[in-house]
Amino acid sequence: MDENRDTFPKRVIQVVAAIPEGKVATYGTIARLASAPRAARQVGGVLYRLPKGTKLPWHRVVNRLGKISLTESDYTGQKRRLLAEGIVFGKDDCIDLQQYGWQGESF
DNA sequence: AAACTGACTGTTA
DNA sequence: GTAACAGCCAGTT
Repeated sequence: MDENRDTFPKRVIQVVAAIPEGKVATYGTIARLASAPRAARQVGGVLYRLPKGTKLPWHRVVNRLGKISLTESDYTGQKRRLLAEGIVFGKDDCIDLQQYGWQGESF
């Protein structure tokens, strides 16, 4: 069967699923780990159309500023999940990537 | 098949 | 220091 080909969404899902709890990754990092270092935007595109009952910790994905890129509604929901994992938000609702930023398993 | 969209990022004004 | 523009690549219509 041929449905196991490495599609971008699948790779993104794998990478996001590998983010350790209590850590966050940026779109750029995920894109890089997904063999598409310039496709940070598409990472968001994939997450945007994630199935409803996904197990994916998509809430651990933030932009390079360490902030949630979502609009107000989803923003609150994601922030709440992150707080539940012990992630601390700074003054400007920004996460300290130096501390929580996940760079991947290799390099 | 072509055109538009977008949960980003880096550079320039 | 903040604001705006362009580049980027894959999904959706």
